[in-house]
Amino acid sequence: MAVMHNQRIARLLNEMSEYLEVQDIPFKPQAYARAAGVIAGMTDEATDIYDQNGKKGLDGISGVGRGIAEKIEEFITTGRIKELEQMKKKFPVNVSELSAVQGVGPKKIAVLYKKLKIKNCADLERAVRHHTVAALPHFGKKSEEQILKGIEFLKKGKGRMLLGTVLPLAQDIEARLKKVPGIKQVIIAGSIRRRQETIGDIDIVATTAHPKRAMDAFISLPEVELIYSSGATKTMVRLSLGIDADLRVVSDDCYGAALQYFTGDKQHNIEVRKIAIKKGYKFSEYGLFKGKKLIAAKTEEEIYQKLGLAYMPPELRTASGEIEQARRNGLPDLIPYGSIRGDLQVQTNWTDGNASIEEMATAAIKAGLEYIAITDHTTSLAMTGGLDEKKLAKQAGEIDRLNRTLRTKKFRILKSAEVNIMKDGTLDISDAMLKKLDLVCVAAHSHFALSEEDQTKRIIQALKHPLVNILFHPTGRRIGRREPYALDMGKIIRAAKQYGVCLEANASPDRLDLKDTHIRMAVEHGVKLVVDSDAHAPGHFDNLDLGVAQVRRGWGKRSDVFNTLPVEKLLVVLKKLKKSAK
DNA sequence: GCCGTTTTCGGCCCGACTGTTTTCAGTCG
Repeated sequence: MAVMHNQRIARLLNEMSEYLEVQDIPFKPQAYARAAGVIAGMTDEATDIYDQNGKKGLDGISGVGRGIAEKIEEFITTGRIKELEQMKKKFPVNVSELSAVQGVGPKKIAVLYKKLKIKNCADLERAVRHHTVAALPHFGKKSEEQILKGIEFLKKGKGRMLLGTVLPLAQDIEARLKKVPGIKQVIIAGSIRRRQETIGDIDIVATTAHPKRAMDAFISLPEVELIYSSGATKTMVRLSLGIDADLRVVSDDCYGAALQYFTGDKQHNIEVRKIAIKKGYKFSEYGLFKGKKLIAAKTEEEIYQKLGLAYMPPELRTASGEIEQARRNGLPDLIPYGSIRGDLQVQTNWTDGNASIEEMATAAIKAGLEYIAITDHTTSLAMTGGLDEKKLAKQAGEIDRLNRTLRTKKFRILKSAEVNIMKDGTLDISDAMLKKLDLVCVAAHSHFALSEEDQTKRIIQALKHPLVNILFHPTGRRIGRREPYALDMGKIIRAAKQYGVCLEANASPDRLDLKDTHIRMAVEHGVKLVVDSDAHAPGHFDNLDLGVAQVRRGWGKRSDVFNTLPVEKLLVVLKKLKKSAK
């Protein structure tokens, strides 16, 4: 049987939701979408739950009842969902492609198909250019223009952008708006505040007694390319970077309520509002109300508190168990930003990095770090000029020399390597040489097409090696560029625990490997992590907090991350972990 | 289709903005 990962099941359920929505069927779409969201964020595989407890087990997942459990069972056992296929036959339209166009939603998609047989973006563009769309009910000249612009935008861009790309721009805009006279507070909310790995748009909340001044300042930003809409409290624009930005202005009294609302995510907010309703309140971006009486609005903390919930850091707001834990006061104390003391994956110009060991060390000191590990590639990775044992020994000499001069600065360079994992799980450097390193890190760089079973065996084989301390970028993904290779993460995590190996949370903006759900699984199993920048240039140390954000989204604490420790302690605990291995 | 610390039936988050309207539907977040 083909493996059905959670992401695949979630995609199918989302499709169910879309097709139900265009048919104007009430409530079911939300139910399917909610179930899809829950499953996408689960740490356990739905297939494992089904294998162990059957349909009953699936039914136990929150948001999944009898009906959806049956659909999932059908998909796991037969590879298809009959009802979805029937709906697609009856309504042969690419719903997700069309609804990606700004201003086009389920109702309009239904009309476009029924009246003009429009099935996809190409059809829609043709129809708009022939001006046959304007004549439809609830469409007009303006909608045609808007649709055309929307399609052009989709053709140009490729949807969501990396957090690491958007964050600096967003912070820059935030800083400029803060300087506008009369604006009291400005904060980036939305998926950026939650530190999601990719960003769909920039949401900004501002408080002021002069909303118009804030709006004028916003639409006059040099990056603004197009204004979708602009009202007294809300303005939406497109920026030249190829991403949209929304500004929401409220009075300073309801800062907390607005911030909570615009931080999301959507499902988290729906759950929170349901709790408000149950307690006899009404909750909106203007505050928590009992009838007309304001209960709380100024800070997020007091709003959550009035709802009987502990404060939830934005990174946790995904409706995946954080609300239950907040109610029980059982949320973890997340690893703070800026708490990484040393970077354990640093490449230099000995292989594919672009700076010397000394330059990287100097940059690390400037970034506030206490140590780095030099982890150049090894011999079998010929394209990077991988180091053989002779060169590794020579590099060790160079590191010894630098460490002597750096001693006064209380900085240490560790000897290590990103040792290549061969197809059969063996390493390309001898044990005699590995023993001379301060720590041993391994990674796979080829044979990505192996079956899940073989790939998992291969990696576990490497973890079994008695000298291996850390597995770098465990799934090999590059966001938007390369899919992760097939791997049974549950088995990898159990093996890491068994053999005393740490897993890396790679902070490189397009890797962020492990994913948040993997991190949460690792933390639950007591597997230790390290956060590395994978620096290939002096500026890359700035990315470390992106990795910390990823660990926070995986419910990780400081104690889960080994390189929050001082270097002497780190080396001790790595050894200890290895000794405890079975 | 899901869910229950007022419910196993009867609810299902809330508000802003636009365009096509003549009092509001659709979309978005």
